[in-house]
Amino acid sequence: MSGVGIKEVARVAGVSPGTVSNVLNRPERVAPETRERVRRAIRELGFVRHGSASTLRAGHSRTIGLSLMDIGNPFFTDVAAGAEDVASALGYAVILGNSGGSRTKEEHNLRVFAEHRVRGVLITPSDDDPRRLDGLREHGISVVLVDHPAYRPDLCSVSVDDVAGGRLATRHLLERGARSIHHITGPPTIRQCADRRRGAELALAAAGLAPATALETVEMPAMTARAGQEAAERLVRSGRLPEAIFCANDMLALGVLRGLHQAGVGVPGDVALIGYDDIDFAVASAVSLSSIRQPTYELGRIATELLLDECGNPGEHAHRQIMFQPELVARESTG
Amino acid sequence: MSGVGIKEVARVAGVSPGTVSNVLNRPERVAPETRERVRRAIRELGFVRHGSASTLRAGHSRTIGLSLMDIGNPFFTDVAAGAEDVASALGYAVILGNSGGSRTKEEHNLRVFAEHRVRGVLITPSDDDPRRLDGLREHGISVVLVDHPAYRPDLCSVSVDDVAGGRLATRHLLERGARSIHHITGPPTIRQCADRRRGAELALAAAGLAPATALETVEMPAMTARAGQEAAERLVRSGRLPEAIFCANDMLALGVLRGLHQAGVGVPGDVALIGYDDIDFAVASAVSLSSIRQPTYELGRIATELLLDECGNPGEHAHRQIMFQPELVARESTG
DNA sequence: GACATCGTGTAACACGTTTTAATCTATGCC
DNA sequence: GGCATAGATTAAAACGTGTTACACGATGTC
Repeated sequence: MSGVGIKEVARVAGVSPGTVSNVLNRPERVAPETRERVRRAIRELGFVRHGSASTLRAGHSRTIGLSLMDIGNPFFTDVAAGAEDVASALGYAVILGNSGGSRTKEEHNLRVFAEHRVRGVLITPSDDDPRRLDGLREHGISVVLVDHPAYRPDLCSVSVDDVAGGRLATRHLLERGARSIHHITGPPTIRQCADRRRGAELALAAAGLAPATALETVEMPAMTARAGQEAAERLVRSGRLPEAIFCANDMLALGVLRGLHQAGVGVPGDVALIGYDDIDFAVASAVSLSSIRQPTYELGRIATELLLDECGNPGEHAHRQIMFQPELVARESTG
Repeated sequence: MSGVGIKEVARVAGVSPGTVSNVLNRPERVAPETRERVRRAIRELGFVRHGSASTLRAGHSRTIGLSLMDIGNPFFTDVAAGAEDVASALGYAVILGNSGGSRTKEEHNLRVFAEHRVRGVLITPSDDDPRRLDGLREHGISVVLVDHPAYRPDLCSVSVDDVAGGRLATRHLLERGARSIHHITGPPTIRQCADRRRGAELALAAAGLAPATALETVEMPAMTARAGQEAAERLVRSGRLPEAIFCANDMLALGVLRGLHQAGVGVPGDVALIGYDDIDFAVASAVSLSSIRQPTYELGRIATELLLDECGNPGEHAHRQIMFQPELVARESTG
């Protein structure tokens, strides 16, 4: 197809292939005059380097893998945007894999990454099992955990303190005067859900309330707007409206908001509502949603920087487990 | 690092490297017994094929490039999800590039794709200039346009009829009794905006109304919720509220909805409102948003199928320009 | 029993680049 | 002028796989 390779360039420029390679990779080693001559030939011929040949010989690629739990959730999309920006700026390509929370698909992604000999992998893991990652590291592929703390010192991770976030949200509701709180969340196997709930319980205990009676938890199978609306409808039907609702997720919260609205329940008049993630749509809804903000884009950005640092300085790289503190954003839905 | 290659596998299985390669690529050519022996060795050694070496020798990779205009917009995210699902199922990896509407970044993406010798490229182009694509095709890389009709018969494309969509939305507003309509849109250089506006004008003309007087168009620099809210605030301040508003985008519409709500303007009581794209959040907002639905996920899915068909059967592949018809989704915001 | 045929497996080269060690040229120094 | 030195360039050997042409038995046929 293309046909024009490094040696065709060399022929036209009147140098050897090795010199062309040097122009490409260590321009300082070649005399300015020849350098320019080679560059001109490259331009004239429309030469583009064959990445695979380069990777094969050099032993490492300029590619990273990104395995996300749910590409449909704005939270993860923001992470992806941050990662892509940094990677792209540093000359790295990003291979995208959507795991959808499935272990099988996640393993598939990692296998694909391994075949491509990516330089490193960014992953929002679907569970706590770290064995899969060791397979990658045996191949010399660095791994950084995103939105999940690394429980071992030989791994980088970038995450947000979800216990603190849960506490923040609940304390806010308590300060607005609520004494009975409903917590609508997802499957308890998801670490984020478990941590946020635990934060809520801690906040109640700190206020002298017994979590067992003051907090009623509803676990939905999915963390989508549809699930949230269903939870709200069930709540209204039961007739036992709480003073406040804490959703583990803005998607759930937006669904709850809509469910309550349709039933004629006023927010924040009748019920106070707070979500989690502070996605862009939280502020755009008709009653703007109070939420817990996480530095989402930063998560992706910093994770990528850590990853590429680990790849670039394998010797002196110090593994870091970074944990951000979330932030309360009070809006209309909590008065 | 890894160290275990095809010939180590061959040694353990007691065959030649060529046979291992055959087990990997044309299993039917090797006797069942040897095949199993080789497979066992592969499992035992944890061998994973070196994709770059494979690509280099075979002359083509199992990778496609995906260049998106805005990964933050749920519309494009859905497209990406559809593309990733199909590609992954067929054993292809997806390299992600976010162009953000910038020509420079788009060119950067295409260059990266070319270096990686991707098998094909999916692109939501930021403008009508097709020359960049020819560069790729000279390298034997197929291209499929997404959300943009191909104006040439030698290119596949998958898009949605935006003129029809604009007409649909406007006709719906007219049927609800509106006679003066505001159209809030983005930069007119964006094809989608231009087409949707043109559809609106056609609908007015068909109803015997002069577009020049019955349709007032407001062009915002961005198509975000923030821009929509600003447009609504300006509208309220001007005191000249129209009977209906047609936004070129759900993000804009959600912003408008919030702006009107805060100013005490009732939707749909005082003003009817319709958006475009039918993103998930349209139904989740407190007053559910009427919108124009596009088969977003399908767009990504079918584009990928076309692309991989073109790669697989270069000879008999017939280029197709597929255009879907959008669909009206009437909800609360238009009464 | 000789010969063609078929099914399996092999040996060796090729893919396009990077890299190492070696070669060449020019310059400075005694 | 000879020699050492440094800088610029080159030749050639990899990297790990796919593929082509071919060798090897075994089987079937006349």
